[in-house]
Amino acid sequence: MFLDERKFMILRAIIDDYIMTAVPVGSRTISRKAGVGFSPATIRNEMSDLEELGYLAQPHTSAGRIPSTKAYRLYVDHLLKEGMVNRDEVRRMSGYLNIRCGQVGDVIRSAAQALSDMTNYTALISAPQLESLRIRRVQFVPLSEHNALMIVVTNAFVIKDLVIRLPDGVDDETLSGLSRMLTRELQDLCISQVRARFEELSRHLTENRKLLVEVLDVLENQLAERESRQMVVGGSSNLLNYPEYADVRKARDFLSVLESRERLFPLLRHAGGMEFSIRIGPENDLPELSDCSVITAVYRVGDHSTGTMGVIGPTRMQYGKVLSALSYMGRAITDILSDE
Amino acid sequence: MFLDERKFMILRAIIDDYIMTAVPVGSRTISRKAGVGFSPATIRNEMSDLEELGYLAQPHTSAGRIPSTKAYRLYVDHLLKEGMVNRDEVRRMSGYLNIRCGQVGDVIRSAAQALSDMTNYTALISAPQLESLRIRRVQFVPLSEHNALMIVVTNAFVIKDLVIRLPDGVDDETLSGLSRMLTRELQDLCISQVRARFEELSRHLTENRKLLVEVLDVLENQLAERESRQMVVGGSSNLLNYPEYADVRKARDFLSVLESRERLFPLLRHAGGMEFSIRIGPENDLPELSDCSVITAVYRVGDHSTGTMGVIGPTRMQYGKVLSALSYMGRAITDILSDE
DNA sequence: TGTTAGCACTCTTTGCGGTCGAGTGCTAAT
DNA sequence: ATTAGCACTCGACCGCAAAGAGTGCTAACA
Repeated sequence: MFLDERKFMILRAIIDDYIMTAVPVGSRTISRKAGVGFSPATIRNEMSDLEELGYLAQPHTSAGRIPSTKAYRLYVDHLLKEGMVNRDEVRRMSGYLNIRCGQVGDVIRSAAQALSDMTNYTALISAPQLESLRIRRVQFVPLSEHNALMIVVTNAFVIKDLVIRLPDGVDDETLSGLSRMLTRELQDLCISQVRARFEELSRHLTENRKLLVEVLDVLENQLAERESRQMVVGGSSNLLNYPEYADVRKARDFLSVLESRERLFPLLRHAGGMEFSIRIGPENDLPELSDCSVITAVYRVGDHSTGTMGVIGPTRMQYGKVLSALSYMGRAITDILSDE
Repeated sequence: MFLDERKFMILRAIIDDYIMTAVPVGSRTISRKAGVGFSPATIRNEMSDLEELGYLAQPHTSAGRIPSTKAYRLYVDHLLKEGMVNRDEVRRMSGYLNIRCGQVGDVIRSAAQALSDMTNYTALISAPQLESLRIRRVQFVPLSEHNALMIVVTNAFVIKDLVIRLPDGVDDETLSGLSRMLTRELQDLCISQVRARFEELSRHLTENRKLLVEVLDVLENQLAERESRQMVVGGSSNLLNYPEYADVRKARDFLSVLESRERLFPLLRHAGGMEFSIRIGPENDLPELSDCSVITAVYRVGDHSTGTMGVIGPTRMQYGKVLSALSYMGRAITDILSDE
């Protein structure tokens, strides 16, 4: 026994129906559908086969069938293969987009809001990873005797400011000299290239060694690690509209994941190479999300791919719609952040 | 009939019990309590009086009584009068505090987290209102031909950066000249005093008028209005632990309030003068919060009171504990933000 | 006069049995 | 290969009775 065309057609009809209703699907429901010319009995036989093949499950005898993880996997793989962007959907979505220009934080915040409004699921967007951005300018602004603000301007409108501690006896003049020097020397480098450049520089320079070490440390650790973990969530409460979360305990567990960056961050680790990554149910490592699906996609700023967007919904999520939304939003973010 | 000492004692016992259990309180429960030397029948008579006075309500005949809004009002007013800070509680709370120094955003984010962990309710903290801070330094950092970053350093470790548009033909030299000039002229002024100073300045200056107008606009509108509305939420999912939110629809309504800054912001408008402001149930204007209480307090940075913290919980909230937490956290934030 | 024991009453909660309906699996007919 | 027919299963729903918690009232008591 294997999955012939008719079985696949029936499976697909069941999945479509279950996605819309969240209610176990019976043979009569499928039989009534336009384009299906078989009686409930025939469908029943096929459904029985599909269950044996592991694509369907029955909550109890005498209930309809619900799709298994394996079924969703088949479904989305098929979806991805045949391309899924629906022009009409995309047009409708553009109405939600109301991103105001400004700092990166504002942009991704409104993007996440829009993405969650478009899909009615929960959206996640990480700030651009700085590793792939190029430094355009470095500037210090003195704050007090012992602190200064270091501003790093990159291409793609991304600005980071960090507080650094100053060694004794560094005056304003020194700082502005350093600003000029670092801007000149680091221009057009990525964060990852900075260390090498520093090593080289430090052969020629002897003064302000201590400060430079501090600067390097802040650049490498704070910038690359801490700040790039910036992440925003939109539409946290959207999932509570679905019957899957009628139980408050499940809702609470889900929401507490959203509150913890540590647990959320791995979700946005995007499977390299592909345009989209779809993880269904237990394919997510978090037990709280074992009946959620997470779809991620990357967005580009300039010429590198840098940030990740994700949508979290129930496993019976409207995959096609979400893929359209992500694809649209990826272009939108790129446009806004690359535009100066 | 009026509220004599014994009635008050009984009312208090009922409120204390209801706060802990969320279950309507019966006469026997109170009678059994240590320190109460009366039989259930006597308590019943008093409870009947208290109901007539509007302090208690009965969900249905033959259920216990639950406190009314009026009762909580009496309870907290009494609490506030007799001072409520509990040393032990405060000591226990300091364990939750793990605020890392850094930008204001980071500080208030971890403070909100800590506040929600301490209380098990939802915490809200607004960033310091800039109106009352004093400018220490203004600096421009060129971004591109048409944009620059304006950095405003204030006392109290608060830094704001904003993107401004440059008129044609403004070069780097002009910008650094302006940085020096503005730093000199605006030093030690509040945002609210800036306009007057600008009027005065503009009599002497003729060049760069256009840029200065832009700067003034950004300072007044963006800084004072937009940025001061920055606000963080901690422990959004905490309230789902309470039986009040066993119904998912209520939970969803509550959470959707937390997602909308527009609706949330008025909650942090603190009643002037008092150390704490407590709004019980319908005293909040939001219908979604009609069975929540909101306690707010201000924190200071430097010498002015500048930001507001708030805790949202069910009306049967542990008022004393929350007051202790807010009082502790106010001092903690002040210490961290004022410390340089 | 304030307090309390006793008792009838009310109302919710819980458990149980019965009915209904949706859906299945199997068999036999087409 | 398909389908009509039928017995069977199981959850959802309903009504009912018993249990339990709590009240209000009355009468007795210190």
